[in-house]
Amino acid sequence: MAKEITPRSEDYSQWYLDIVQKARLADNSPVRGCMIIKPHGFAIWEHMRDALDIMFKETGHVNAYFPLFIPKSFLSKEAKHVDGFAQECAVVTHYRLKTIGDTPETRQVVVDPDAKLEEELIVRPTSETIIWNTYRDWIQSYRDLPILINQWANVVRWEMRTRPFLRTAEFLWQEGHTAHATADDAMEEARRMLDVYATFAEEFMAMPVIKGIKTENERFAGADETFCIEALMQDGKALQAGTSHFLGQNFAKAFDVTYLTKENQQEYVWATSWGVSTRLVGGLIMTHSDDDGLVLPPKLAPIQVVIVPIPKPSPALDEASNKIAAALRAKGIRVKVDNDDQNRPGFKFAEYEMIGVPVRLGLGMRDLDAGQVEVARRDTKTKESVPLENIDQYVADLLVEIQGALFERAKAYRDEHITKVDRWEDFEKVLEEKGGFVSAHWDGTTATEKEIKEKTKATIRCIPLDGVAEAGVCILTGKPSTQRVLFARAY
RNA sequence: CGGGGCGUAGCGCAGCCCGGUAGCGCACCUGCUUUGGGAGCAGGGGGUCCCAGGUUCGAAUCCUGGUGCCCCGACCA
Repeated sequence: MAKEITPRSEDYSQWYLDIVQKARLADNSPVRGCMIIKPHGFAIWEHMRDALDIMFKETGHVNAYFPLFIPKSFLSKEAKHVDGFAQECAVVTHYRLKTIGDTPETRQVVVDPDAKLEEELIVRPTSETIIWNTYRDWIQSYRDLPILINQWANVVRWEMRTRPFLRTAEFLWQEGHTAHATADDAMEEARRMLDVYATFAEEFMAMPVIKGIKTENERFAGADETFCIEALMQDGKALQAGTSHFLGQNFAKAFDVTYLTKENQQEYVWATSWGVSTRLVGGLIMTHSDDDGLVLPPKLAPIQVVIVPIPKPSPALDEASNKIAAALRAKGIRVKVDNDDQNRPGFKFAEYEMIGVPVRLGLGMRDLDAGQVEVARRDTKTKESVPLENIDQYVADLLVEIQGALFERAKAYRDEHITKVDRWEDFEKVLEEKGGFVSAHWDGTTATEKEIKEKTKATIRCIPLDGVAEAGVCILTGKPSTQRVLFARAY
């Protein structure tokens, strides 16, 4: 039929694009690299956002909003920061259009050359600069610290190559920006938020992650230390799913943000920033979905349970369906009763599998007469008949089970794809044939890291936080090393 | 920014080589029959053939120049 998805084994990249389109998550837009997030895709993001927002507030943060536009001069105040972002900034140069041409045929709208801005504005690629410019005015004393602010926003990075959710020119994210009196406080904050991200990824997305530290080469532009969570996709490529940065005093110095200590000394403020984006939706897709469509963990599924009357709605089936739905809703479950009488059950089954509804209840007179309902799991594609009595509790338990099963399945795959390697031939071979993370020794130099990338396309995803000290020699140079790092090809 | 591909109905495409009534499938609308894993039949509506110029009696088709998007690389969350 018209809804075929390219199998993963045939073309993983096309499979991903098919899922995005067929599960109605997003469309391409008229603007290159930008996507239209459709209701079903946006609902997933909303559930992510809501869960994260609660976690941020539980850790003491408040939300605020800073402007989309940043004076161009702000970006250049932190030298490394500008180096990192200058290449991909959208710039606003004018503030007015005008119409030229006297006839309908020749009429057109052009940029009014008289409306040139004195200082160009950049569309934020990230908000450190405008926020630290603001913090200068907000911070005088140690009593003003810490400042723990998050914002939900869109940002623009003019990427050369884009893919829906994974890398778009405009994306939605949250960015936390905190200010602290001491380096220890800031470092503790950066680590705390990394933990929040890891907890969210594993408990809500059912996506196992490895917490680690980025190498200097992979560090955020303007950070002293970048922490990250790294996930593994089904094609063996890694995905950076979130980052938390210890910014040191770099932005405080760039924007002259100081505070008076108890001892009446002027000190520069210490900073962190941390963010996750709509990229997580891409990670979610690639962690769980299959050749039949999207597979979603119940906690993030916009519809957790759908009730399909078989073969079509009828008064008796509607009454029974609504009764089940009411009982499920009373347990806080997001349930849809499919009232559509146009499409047949087979069509609906395929459709709900496509969009990733975790549990489907099929209810026909045959079931009703027997006092049971057909329960179908999206993750395992299994079906069974279950008594209608206490079906609400059964389904509630099943959703919990599915959430756990998805995580365990993803974790088993991930763990199977962390390969310890000590010889260069094996290193290349594992990357080429098996994929996944390769755990190997590295001599700690950027030069070696870059050479490995040139040879294999693999980068150091992170130095795992739970790594153990272990003497060894660098996989490429044979120089001494004290700890293994994780290499992978990445998105 | 390099390499490749494609712009024709909402979507997917054929037609182009060899110029002559704008086509097919899906979707959509109407009706009937169906209905426990993507229904069938009949009828119907919908077009700036990417844009501009050129050749021609006549251009979706040939020529020239633009332009947009997609995919693959290098660069990046």
